[in-house]
Amino acid sequence: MIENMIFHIDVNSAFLSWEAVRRLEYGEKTDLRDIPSIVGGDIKKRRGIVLAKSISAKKFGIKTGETIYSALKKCPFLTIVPPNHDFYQKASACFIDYLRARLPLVEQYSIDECFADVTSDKNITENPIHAADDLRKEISNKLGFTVNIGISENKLLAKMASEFEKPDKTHTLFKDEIKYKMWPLPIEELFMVGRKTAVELRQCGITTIGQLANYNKDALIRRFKYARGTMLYEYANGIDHSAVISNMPLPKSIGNSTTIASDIASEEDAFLVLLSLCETVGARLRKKNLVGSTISVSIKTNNFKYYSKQIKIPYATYITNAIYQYAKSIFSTIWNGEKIRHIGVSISDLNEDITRQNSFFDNNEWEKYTKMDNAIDNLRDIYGKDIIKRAGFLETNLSHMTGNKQDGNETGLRSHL
DNA sequence: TCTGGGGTCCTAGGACCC
DNA sequence: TCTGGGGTCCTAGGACCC
Repeated sequence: MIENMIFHIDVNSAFLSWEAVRRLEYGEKTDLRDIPSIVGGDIKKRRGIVLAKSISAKKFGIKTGETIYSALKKCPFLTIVPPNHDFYQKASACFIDYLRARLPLVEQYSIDECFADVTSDKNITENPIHAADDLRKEISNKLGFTVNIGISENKLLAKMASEFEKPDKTHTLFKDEIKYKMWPLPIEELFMVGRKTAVELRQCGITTIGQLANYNKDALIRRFKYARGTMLYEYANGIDHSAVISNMPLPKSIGNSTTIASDIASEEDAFLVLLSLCETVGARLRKKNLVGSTISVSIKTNNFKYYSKQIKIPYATYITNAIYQYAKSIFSTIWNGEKIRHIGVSISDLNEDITRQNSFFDNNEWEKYTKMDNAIDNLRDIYGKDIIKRAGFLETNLSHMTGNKQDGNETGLRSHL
């Protein structure tokens, strides 16, 4: 007797599919999904990695996350299109809304994945495969892209199921199917087994999920510590008690980071980048009406060494300038002069009570900064991000806001946007 | 022309208190 | 007199996800 029924719905090659739909609507003849193609960053700006790939690109052995340089070696005539994150956000919202209108309880897991608890819907539970197939067809017809749906009794197994053959497929992975559908898979395929863990498991002689499931649990805990060891053992055995939650809890942190097109070697240059990152972090906080009280700065050097530091500030804020002042002082304490490739700013200890920041600031100061930031946000919402810049940016060619966003030129995902 | 940007969670070790 | 032990909080770094 199955107590719960969970669907995991995963957009096939999301960024690439969405990009393909957008281009077809613009009248482009070629469907990116029909040719070897990828969505990838700009090599000249040192962001040259594969973000999404078509099925035929996958057949050349191209993997998400690998460098474009390496992808081109595998397929020299690969079509590469730049990412368009603002548009993906809209396509994602459209996808999630569509699911929420049709399924009883939907949890967004990432930009292109949802869990749905369909236990309460008799029409679905009586014939889940049929219901999932119908849902897939609907999405494909109405929104123009395909999804995989995994069906099981918990989130982990539903997610593992949706990873089976792609694209445009429904798969089940119920408890009694684990032995022959999941256990023969290589250990890397298990959710939460990344590169490092896979190497360690193989050192223990564990190469398949089934071997992990039948390994001594205490030995796993000794090797991987309690939380991780337990999780690995349970996941390999298909155990997961986490619930599908509909309303997104508050985010734990909001950040912005960027890889600079060429290495930074002076504090002056670093401060400009920091300011642009703080602009984005502040604007994102204000947009969500959140304040935060722990600020952290991270640096990646040109040798890929990482440094980070965080401080708790005596009040919570969403004011760009306040975040920036702390970020500068953190930066100065961690930077030892090595050439910098990447800088990040992030704020945590988030809170919805925006009056809290009042207690520290002089009332007039707080009001002044808040009014200024809000005015800037409004101008940027109406006229675009470049309408106003802080003075420091006027004589540089640095982007004054990063955020990995592009403005304008987005169109509908069919008629649904 | 090698290696993004957005997050979450966990751990070890230090500071500090009683 | 010869360094206990429990508890909490903080933080840097590392692992993982998409």
